[in-house]
Amino acid sequence: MDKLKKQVRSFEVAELANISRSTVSRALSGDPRISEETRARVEAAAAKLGYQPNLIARGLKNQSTGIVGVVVTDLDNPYHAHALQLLIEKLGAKRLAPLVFVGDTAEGAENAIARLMSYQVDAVIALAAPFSKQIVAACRAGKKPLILMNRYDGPDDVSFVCGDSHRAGSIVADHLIENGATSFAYFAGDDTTSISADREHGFTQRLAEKGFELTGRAASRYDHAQAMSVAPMLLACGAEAIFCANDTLAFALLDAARTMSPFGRPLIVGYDNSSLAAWPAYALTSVDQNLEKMTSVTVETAHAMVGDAHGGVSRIVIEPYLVARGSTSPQSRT
Amino acid sequence: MDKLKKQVRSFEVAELANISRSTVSRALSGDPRISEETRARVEAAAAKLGYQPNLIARGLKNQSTGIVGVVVTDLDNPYHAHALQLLIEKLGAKRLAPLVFVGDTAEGAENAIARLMSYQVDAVIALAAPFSKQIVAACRAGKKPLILMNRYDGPDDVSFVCGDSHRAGSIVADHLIENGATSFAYFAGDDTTSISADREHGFTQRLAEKGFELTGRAASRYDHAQAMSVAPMLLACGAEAIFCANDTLAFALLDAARTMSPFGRPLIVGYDNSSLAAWPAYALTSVDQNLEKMTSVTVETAHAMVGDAHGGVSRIVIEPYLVARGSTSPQSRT
DNA sequence: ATGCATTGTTCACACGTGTGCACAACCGGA
DNA sequence: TCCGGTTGTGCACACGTGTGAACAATGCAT
Repeated sequence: MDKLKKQVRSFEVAELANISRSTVSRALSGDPRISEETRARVEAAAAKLGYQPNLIARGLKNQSTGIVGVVVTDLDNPYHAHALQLLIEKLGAKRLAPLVFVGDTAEGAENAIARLMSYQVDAVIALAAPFSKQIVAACRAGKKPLILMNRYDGPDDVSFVCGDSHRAGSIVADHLIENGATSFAYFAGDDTTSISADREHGFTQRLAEKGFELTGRAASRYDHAQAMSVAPMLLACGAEAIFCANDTLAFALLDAARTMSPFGRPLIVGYDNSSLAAWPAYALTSVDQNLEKMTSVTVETAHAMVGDAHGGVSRIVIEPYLVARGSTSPQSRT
Repeated sequence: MDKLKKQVRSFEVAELANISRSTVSRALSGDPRISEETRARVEAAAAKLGYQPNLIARGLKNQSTGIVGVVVTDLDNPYHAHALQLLIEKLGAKRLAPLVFVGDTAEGAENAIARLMSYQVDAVIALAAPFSKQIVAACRAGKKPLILMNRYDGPDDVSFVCGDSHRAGSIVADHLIENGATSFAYFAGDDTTSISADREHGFTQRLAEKGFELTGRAASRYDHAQAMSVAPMLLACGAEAIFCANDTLAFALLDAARTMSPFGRPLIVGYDNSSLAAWPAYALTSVDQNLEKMTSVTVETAHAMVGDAHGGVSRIVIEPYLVARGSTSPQSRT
């Protein structure tokens, strides 16, 4: 090792510019009391030494670290992975740093929050996390602002950003009716979250308005293998159109349908519009939750909450939209 | 807000236990000089108040934050997403916290590292990142230990953990020959990393040893749509077996082959063994890089490097293995 | 020349923690 | 009683930064 000298500190910048350390701090933070001439000198010195302020020390002093905790689940679901990527990028643009933990189990989630607290994060974003009860409780105990993304289970005073699942269900119903379906089924997931229930409720309610009702229903874990084993039972009900709680379920259903009867299958709609949905092999009509916008809004909300003593609670609903593809084109039916 | 009291500090624990703050610190850190009796009293007080040490302050004092920077690319690739998830879990088990940034572009990567430096991370893990040159340079400048995962472009003194791509290529060649193929092609990606080149080199070298050579070759971005548009050209070469640099390419190739000639196609092998490969619709034979082990080793290496003044350089190669499925079963050929 | 406002800079403290050193308490041996 | 050794605890400093208050310098009016 050439030099084991530590990172440059603001003291050294001050030394080089023949000036006190506090002036360096003020010059770089844009304090108007600093003359333009010294500011230039300070900036030159800082650039020359490659000075980067120690954000840990700053965080300790300012009681604000610029770190945002992100609790995420099941990154094997491409939808979650994509959401995380967008979150990270947008947080970065706001000069916030994401400390990421996985909260797959109840105690895992609790443990994750505890770690985040220790690191004095400025806010917590929980991404489609189950165990939101634990997370809400822990954040409340630690007085940290919390934003649930794609979940709104908590009590009235927790903020969330999520899609309008109820409306999405109704949009799907309209689309299927428009394309000629007259009998319908729903393929549910195994979660008991409110947004999942809303999808189904919005779907059936709209169907009822048009004079239809569900002729079939099945549930499965969000897992290709299990979904495929459940699918035949659902297909057997003979419904002309099936709405799935999730793209994963929809892909399994398509695969199963292809195997059972290669030349005719019901109209199928998924949820999440993952990139596979666009593959010609599936061409799956799917609900897009507008993750782009959802993550933007989430980050902006988090950013706004950092300063506020999290007095404000914001509960925002994002409009989803349908992306129609071959899986619901009328001619694909029997 | 009921109380806007901040987090509990060690001072309050000391107060409650009628003891000095330093004793609290020592008791909790397991210093042998503390009597068993006071230790119990301190622990009781800490538990009662729910005291969690402020890791930011500790980090400032100890010059070691317990934060590990993770630079990642393209989370839309399920392979990367899965790797990230494993990394996060295994870092957590070692009580390290991952600060995650996305480094898709050159200046993005550089920027990410700069942020990591500011946060005084103890080490940096770069996950299959392009622009490793920038990352290596930045980490060297900041004197931070760096581990490249699945990349070994850098100079001799940077540590890495990666799969034995050369050997994987040779395993694939053997497998295809065993299953009766006599003519071969390679479907390359658009990256110029050494591991990518190794896959192809290991493949062709083994073929040459057995008296065969490549009859076709194509390259595409790692993207389903583009890969599908390139695929017909590659299939036209008539090779009986095709090795793809990536599962994404392999799926596109399978889709294209299905469309062109539904009842006969070459043997196809992918790389990464992503979860889709197991889906019956694809049943893709693929090389598994043993991500489980790769991430474990990476985290252990990072953990070991934290204390050391990163004098040690460790360069570790993980053995890959082949998962054979229907896409290379002999009867699937024409 | 002295008082006062303005402007630019420095001093000193605080954030919450870990730890070297000094120190108190106690005990046993002379 | 005095001394040396052992054991447990407290004082005070350091980590690197931001910032209120004090202070030097200058200009202006009296």
